[in-house]
Amino acid sequence: MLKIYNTLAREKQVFTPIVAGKVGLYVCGMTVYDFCHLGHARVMVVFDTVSRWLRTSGYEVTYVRNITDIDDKIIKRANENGETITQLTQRFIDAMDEDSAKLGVIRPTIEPKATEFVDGMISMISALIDKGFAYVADNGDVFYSVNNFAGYGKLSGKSLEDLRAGERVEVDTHKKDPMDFVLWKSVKPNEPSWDSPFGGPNGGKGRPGWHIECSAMSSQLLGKHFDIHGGGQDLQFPHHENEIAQSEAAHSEAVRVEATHSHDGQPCQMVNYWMHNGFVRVDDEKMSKSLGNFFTIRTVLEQYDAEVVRFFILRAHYRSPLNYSDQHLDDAKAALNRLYTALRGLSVEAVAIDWQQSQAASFKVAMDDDFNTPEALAVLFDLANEVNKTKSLASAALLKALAGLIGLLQRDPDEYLQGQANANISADEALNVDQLIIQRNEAKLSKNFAEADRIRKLLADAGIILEDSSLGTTWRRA
RNA sequence: GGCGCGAUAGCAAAGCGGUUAUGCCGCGGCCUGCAAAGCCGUUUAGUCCGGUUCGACUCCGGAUCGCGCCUCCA
Repeated sequence: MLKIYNTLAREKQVFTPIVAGKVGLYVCGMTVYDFCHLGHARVMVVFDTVSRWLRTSGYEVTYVRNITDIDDKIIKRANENGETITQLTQRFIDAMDEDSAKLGVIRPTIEPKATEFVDGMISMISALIDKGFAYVADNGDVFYSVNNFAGYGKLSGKSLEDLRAGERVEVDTHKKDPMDFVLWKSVKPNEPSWDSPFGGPNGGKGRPGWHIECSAMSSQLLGKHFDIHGGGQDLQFPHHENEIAQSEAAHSEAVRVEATHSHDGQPCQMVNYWMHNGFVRVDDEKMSKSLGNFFTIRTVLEQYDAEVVRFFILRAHYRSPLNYSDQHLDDAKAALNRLYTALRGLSVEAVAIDWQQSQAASFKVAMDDDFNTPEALAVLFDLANEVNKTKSLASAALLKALAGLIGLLQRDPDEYLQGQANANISADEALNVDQLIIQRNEAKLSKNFAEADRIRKLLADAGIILEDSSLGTTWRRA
């Protein structure tokens, strides 16, 4: 029985889908104006793992992860680079696909781009205006009137009073209330725009605000009411709060609710379960673009194997903070090496998992408990120990099969152990290693241990570790 | 200032009201020509102060410290 920590309820809840056997999952994806950093990697890996586990649990999952390809930063960056917006966004979408593939992330079912859903956004904004939840300001911007939505703050736990008390929002004279947020930005010089019926000084021309994108795309692709919505913790407020306000107001029966806190429409819940993953940190501070303390995925992959990075992410619970450092990555690498080492030299075949088997059952209990990957990984180490002791092919097959469910341990162990990190060994180099191993074994046979140790040292200095066993000598990268 | 989250051994990180988490590192042993890998054993815990309880790392209250959101942000 799968339990999910629901931010909306602030507790773990048994997961019950809206339609039996099916799950609609929406995750806020990237704004594509730069390379993805490790924070983005965490979102991708975490929700990849969530969707994998839901599928393993027998659900037919429709996983939507959007791409924000129109926004202030994108426009600014494209202008700086002297390229078109499409050139810029396509470049970074390609880079993102490349990075996520390396991390073992399965492509979401649908990856909608905001620019392809502007019509839906416009009709949603129109509905909000018609129902009295939004208004056109004198400059042509369209704002959402937060006072008119009684449930505002239910996700983030903030009340309008609290928000006003700590108000740091710049006063926009076009807004009726400082908390109101923009749905449609009236066109400005040198900016792309779409036609709309909202009127104003620019005849309605403009572009959508960020929040409306997700409301429009999620409702069009998954329906007005769907199962799970995920994203980083920083999106909880205001982004997700605003999505709820938009979607539930637009889809409710309430019409023309004035500035009261009671709208009497039919309840029209947008999402049943809200999931938020924790941040990646550097020196105990959030990794972010604005702080400038971020590491891009591709930078990290120059130094570490992508599977090590995935393992590093899964080693912590998805809601916990995750500190990034070389030491932690090295630690993750050593741990993953242990798992691969256990599988080395065994011909492991793909098997169907027997969920009655005790370790498989423990793995399932862990994953069913709000995707507790650290505990699930502990089960894998238990199996690795068993494989090391008994060389049981059944245990090895189970280890590989369970790990595969969370996107780990699917490569050939030797290939992983010998080719990891930046040093993709060349054929020449491999041949050289093999020759040196033969020379060393000859030296060993003639009891010339000084020569044998010299060769081992030579290779060790080149980052290659030799391991003798009854089956012969093998090597791996340090 | 408002709201929220966290504090576990040298490092990382989980569960659990009483029974070995797990990985890395350290130490002892086995194995090995010696190593490495592996196996066996083992040292380091639960920020502080109260309370509940036969019993608390686990529940409750308080303090301290750290982090996040309140502005674009995964």
